[in-house]
Amino acid sequence: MIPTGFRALPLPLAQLSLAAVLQCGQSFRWYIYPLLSNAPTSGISVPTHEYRLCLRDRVVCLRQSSDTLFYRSVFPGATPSSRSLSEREAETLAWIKGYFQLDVDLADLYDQWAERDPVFERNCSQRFSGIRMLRQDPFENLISFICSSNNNIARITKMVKALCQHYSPRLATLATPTSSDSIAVTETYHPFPPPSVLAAPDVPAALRMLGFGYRAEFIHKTAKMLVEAHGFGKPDEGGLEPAEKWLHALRGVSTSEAREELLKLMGVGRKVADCILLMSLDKREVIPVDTHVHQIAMKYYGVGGSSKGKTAMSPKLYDEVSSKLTAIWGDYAGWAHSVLFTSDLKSFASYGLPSPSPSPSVRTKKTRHSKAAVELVTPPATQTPPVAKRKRKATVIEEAESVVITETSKDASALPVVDEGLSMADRVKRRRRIRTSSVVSVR
DNA sequence: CGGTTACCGCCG
DNA sequence: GGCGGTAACC
Repeated sequence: MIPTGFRALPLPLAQLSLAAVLQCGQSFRWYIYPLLSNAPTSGISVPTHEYRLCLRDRVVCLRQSSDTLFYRSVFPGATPSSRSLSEREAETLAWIKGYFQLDVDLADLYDQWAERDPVFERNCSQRFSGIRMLRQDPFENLISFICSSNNNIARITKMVKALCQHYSPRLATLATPTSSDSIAVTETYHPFPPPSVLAAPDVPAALRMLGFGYRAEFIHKTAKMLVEAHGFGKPDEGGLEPAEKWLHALRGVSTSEAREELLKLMGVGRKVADCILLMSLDKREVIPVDTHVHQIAMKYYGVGGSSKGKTAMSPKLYDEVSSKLTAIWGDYAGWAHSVLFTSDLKSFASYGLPSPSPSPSVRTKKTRHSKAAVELVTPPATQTPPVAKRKRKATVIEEAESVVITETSKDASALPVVDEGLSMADRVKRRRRIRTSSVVSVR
């Protein structure tokens, strides 16, 4: 049985688990709504949640059962204009296939990882299936992970959504899936703002007010650097600003070259750069090393020092941990790392999955993430609104400018020349130079 | 160069 | 006190 207005895409849970993937700290912009639990239908599984993401021109809505992904998209404006409904749903389906990278057979990868790695086989291969890497928009990914330092999933999610609400015009206002006619609960949906908007002079102060802390300046400076380096001309035919196109083009260059470019941006260190490489720039072998991954590496793989002393994460240590884990898992190491990482979060107990029996040291961290995930599934209507979030009237679907989404530009042309053979120290020096000169040139 | 320290805000 | 870090400073 297909939910009203949805289309069905056959897809086993082993290939994709929305409940896991959309809450494990890759994207922070999905809205998650619990559905009213219907009477237990005999045998067949029924979706328990609806997931929504606001793109440039539409809101994508997803539900999932044990063997099917249900999707539909909602457009602003009263009547579907030029293109037909089926044409637009075809676009949405194409976006889904790209965003979730459904051409990659995840079951195959799990088999390979289990074969290469006993730890993976024992801890993950059965219990945590369907965890795959999203292919996100690079600019959104960049800004989101600048927010991630000294932070947790729940707060990052709040910050990113507040940023969209504040800096992006509302695309649509929709009733939440569970709201009845008498009690209309609505949500406003805003796309992620483009670089030029975040490069405006008043952004740092405003973001401070929104609770971004020291990250406010990072975001502003990074957006400004990108805009000044690549132009703030308005979108091309694909709806992307020059700076966004440039970021997209990093998909076509080598991992090390792309990393060097990212490291020039303010607020982007090695870990954040690696997250972007892995999650939006197609560098699937890259393993971002944070303290949590470091713990896992020491505990399960004897890599990166002993698990007793708390060693600071030096660049040398980072490289050691990252490269050794990449060696273990191979070509798709970054994807495997995501499974390991997610499996170490106890947050999925609430989805009926059996939790592993962890050691005390790891359990501490699980508690924290568990809480984060619980907050995530709370219906937005009951959440404490961000400081600057205004309550809106319960109107339904407003109009807004409509732009065609493109997740397609993949050419690597027009990239700046990157020096090879520089040491890390040289790169840092150069970055400081660029940052300084950038500030000076601001006038 | 490799190691420290402050940083914004929120939570245990 | 400490967090899924980074920039700035010895």
